[in-house]
Amino acid sequence: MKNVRVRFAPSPTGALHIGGVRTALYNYLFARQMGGKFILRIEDTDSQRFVPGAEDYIIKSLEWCGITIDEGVSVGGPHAPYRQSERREIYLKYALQLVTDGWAYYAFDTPEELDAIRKEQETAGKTFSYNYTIRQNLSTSLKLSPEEVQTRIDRGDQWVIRFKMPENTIIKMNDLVRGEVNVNSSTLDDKVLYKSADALPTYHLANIVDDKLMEISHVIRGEEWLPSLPLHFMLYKAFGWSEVQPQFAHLPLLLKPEGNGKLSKRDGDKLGFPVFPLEWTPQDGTTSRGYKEDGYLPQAFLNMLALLGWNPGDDKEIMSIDEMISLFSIDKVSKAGARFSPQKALWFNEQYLRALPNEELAQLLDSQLKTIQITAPKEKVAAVVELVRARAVLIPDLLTLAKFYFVAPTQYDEKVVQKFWKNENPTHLKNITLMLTQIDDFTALVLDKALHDWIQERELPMGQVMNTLRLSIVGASGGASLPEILEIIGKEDALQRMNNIQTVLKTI
RNA sequence: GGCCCAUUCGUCUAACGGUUAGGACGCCAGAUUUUCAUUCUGGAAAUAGGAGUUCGAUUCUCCUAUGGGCUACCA
Repeated sequence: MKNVRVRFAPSPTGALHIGGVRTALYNYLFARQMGGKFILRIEDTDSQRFVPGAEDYIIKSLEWCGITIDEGVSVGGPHAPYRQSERREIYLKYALQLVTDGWAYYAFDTPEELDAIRKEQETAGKTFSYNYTIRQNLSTSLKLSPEEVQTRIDRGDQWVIRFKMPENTIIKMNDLVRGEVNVNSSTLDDKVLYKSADALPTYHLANIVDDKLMEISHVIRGEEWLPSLPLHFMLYKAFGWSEVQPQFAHLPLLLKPEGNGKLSKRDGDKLGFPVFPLEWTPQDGTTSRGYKEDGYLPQAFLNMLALLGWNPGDDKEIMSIDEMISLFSIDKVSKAGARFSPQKALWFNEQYLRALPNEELAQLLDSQLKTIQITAPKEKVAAVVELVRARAVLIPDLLTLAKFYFVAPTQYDEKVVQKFWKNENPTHLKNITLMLTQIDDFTALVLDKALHDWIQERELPMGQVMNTLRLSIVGASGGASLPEILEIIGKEDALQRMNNIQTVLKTI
């Protein structure tokens, strides 16, 4: 096989969403596995929809994911520039060549004229298609005389170059995930290849020309491109590049978690999960959440995405990026769209978070603590993390779960108060406070025995008493075993908390 | 409407044409526990429907249904 060169070619019209990240990931995995190159090309041929900051966002997102770019806008390379707007002078030549060779033609219809025809046809119950049935009758270089065409161009009339899609020929295509696909060219229309208005090509032309020039070996992209594959095949043929054209793989789409249709930004807002890798604030100032900011680990995020539309062929689910690189295979990519599951995303993160060594977790907790102005000794943070790690799903959970180890509760969970702060429980707590005052060896083992003995000697209900104690220390139910908590916060703090609750809740 | 793609538990998915149709998420139950989790054990849950081909179809073919994508001088 020739050298593998794949590209991720987003258009900077907004934030990259997780479907795009997955496409980038599959390209990346494939490139790494084959020892090939992963190229980032920016397809900004639509000057109307260009969004400032989008390109930077895309690069930052890939960076966070750990998807490294071999060639592209941010790093350069032998085929620079990698931004299509900076390659604009390349494309006209190719468009013109197609006209010369009879594969394309000039069209002078204005968008307004076309709209009018479209509407007219629609009301007549027909669907308008700019194709072989009509191109001779519209203002095209097929109808107009060469002189007329020339004068129109010279005079500055706006024109486009359209591909002259042949009539009634079967276009046979091959897709790495879908196998053979055939389409009759009569069902296709004459797509615009180049527009004089902004002197830019459309996606189709730029894409084919750049893939050829950049020696792309495999085009791995979303299924939404499958309908334009026949055009792309024809374009390669028209240029005489069929022999060297890339192989294609069209990936199944990412679908909404519930309801119909493909995943969109709105779903995230509505169902409460991020659709973007990083937080994104467009011009209108409405910020959308990102996986990074929500507290996902990039490896977990990638692992989760990788399995949406691909699997290694066995039951393996947790895979490092290196494992994915060696296991990835285009023929194991599934054909049907995959519904995105926010719940499974959480599960992946949970797995990755818990697999982290204690020191790393402690570091994460430490930086979380700093955000609320708490600095604590390393040993204490490490000890707390040990107790808290089995309960955390997202990084910020660490702080939520661990906070009470560092600061005494100032308020008490109402439900828990109602359940335990009654009857003799406050009195028992008072007595336990006295008992604990006597203990100097304030360690979990000693405390555990002392507490159990004390409760059993008095034949008191274990749950009632322990949970009342817990309420005073934690401010709620939940958390690690009480003796361990007590040991970590220490005698002084513990006794203070036990006294504190008496004054705060006295009135009840 | 037209064209294209797809269809296995609720979801992600596995299964040389021969399996009690497997795993994971989620859900339910039980065990453990002073609480919440963790952990462990168990459970419910699927081949869209109909025709063929075949000794035998989740697997191959066709039809139907359903879902998805595209149908711009967007990508």
